[in-house]
Amino acid sequence: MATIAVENYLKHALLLAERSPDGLVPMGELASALAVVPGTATTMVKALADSGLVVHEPRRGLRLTPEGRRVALNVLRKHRLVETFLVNVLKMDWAQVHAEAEQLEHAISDAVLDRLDALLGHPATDPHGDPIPSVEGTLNSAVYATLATCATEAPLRVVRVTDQSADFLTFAEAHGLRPGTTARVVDRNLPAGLVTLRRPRGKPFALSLSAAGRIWVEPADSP
Amino acid sequence: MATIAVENYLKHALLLAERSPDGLVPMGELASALAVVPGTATTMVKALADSGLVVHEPRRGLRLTPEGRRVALNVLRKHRLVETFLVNVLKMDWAQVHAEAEQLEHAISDAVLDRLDALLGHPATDPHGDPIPSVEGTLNSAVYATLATCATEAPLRVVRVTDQSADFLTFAEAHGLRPGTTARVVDRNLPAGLVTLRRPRGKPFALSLSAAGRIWVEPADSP
DNA sequence: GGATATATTTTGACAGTTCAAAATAAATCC
DNA sequence: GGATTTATTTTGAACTGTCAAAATATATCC
Ligand SMILES: [Mn+2]
Ligand SMILES: [Mn+2]
Ligand SMILES: [Mn+2]
Ligand SMILES: [Mn+2]
Repeated sequence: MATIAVENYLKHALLLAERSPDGLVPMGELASALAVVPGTATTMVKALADSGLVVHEPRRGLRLTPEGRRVALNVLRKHRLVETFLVNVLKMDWAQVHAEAEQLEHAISDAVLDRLDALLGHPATDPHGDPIPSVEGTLNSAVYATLATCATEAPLRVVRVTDQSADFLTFAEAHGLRPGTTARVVDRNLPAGLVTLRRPRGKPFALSLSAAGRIWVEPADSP
Repeated sequence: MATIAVENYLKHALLLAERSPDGLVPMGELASALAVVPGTATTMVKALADSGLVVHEPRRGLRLTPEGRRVALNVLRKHRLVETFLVNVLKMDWAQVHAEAEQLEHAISDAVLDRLDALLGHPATDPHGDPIPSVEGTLNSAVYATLATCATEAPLRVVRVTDQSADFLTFAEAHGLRPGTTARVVDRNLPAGLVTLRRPRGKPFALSLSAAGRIWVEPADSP
């Protein structure tokens, strides 16, 4: 069985690989995602390569093998279903559940996973809008516009918040920016780096372009 | 924070200490409960003693300190609440949940534990009838009669099954011997080492004295 | 009470995961 | 295109948790 460390390396490698067109993950990015020094990542990646879970291309980065990807998707599925359980059933704060799931993802068996999935009604996304990998190992990688890039004035629906930090999630929640909620961009001032939003029946408020870029949206029908 | 290994050592030390009048746990018992060789247990107990979690009495055994007992009770509480959740909410087989809880007990935070406890309605015992330690750190250590020792003919209620092995639990369940169910001892043949039971509207069946000793019962009012 | 059996401890080793710091390769910049 | 910056790898060490096997202490049995 994969150890907790191995599962963490593979899961983070998958998340980084998804955001890179060729699937090559630079060693430094993996190291900082895992909060280890670069030398540690090199050592571990060589061990993972020996186990056939990744391919190491020295000085260039690493790639998941199909087996490594399979393990990583299973861990990610556990992570996101656990988050969904903690929010939907235990009514925990969506800002806290990431840290909880970081541990629980390694302790849940596939049997428990299946039951949780059924209890939750086979959800497609977690509380942050992150897609939940299917049992068969497919991962919805649809890309949306963000509050930093979308059209202004038109009504929008939040679909995903791509920042797991508790501070950012608490800020987003305080302004009603959860997946499913609606809003409009009333102004975007590039020189100032500011986006101004308005929620239905709410006061306008501003956030930075960089923060806006972490909130994914789609056009909403109702205003 | 205590590591997974430390939590396992402390939890098993607590369980063994509860079954010994003076609270002294022999090294060999701890080692075999944890499935490690005796030398490993000695090494680890010395490390635990350095951390102030146990007192090591060389060649005699070990004792939990108040702090060690506090940690152990918290782990045991997690274990038993998780088992209760898996059976009551996820509808898992009571024979499987021990193995699951063995992992989950180390991954659940106190925050999740509290929510789980509330969701389950603050249960006093787990699916096997094992008492759940309270948040304040008290553990009900009531001792009952067993099917090997109780009065014959009188109606009984099963209160606890003190064997976590899947085989035994599956056997017990197949004969309707779960906490809350009722039965009568119709015969006890000491030379043969057999106890014969009868459940309401069921056929009589036999089990060994040693197996009977693992099923705790109390007098039931209704027959 | 001395021989023998049993329980415990000690010693030396190993696997896995990590860091600090030095070495090296690759990329970037005049 | 040679110097400098940046990313990666290597080296040496530490820590945790484990085992095998030898050493030692304690208990038990004539
Ligand atoms: Mn994790
Ligand atoms: Mn999430
Ligand atoms: Mn455990
Ligand atoms: Mn139990």
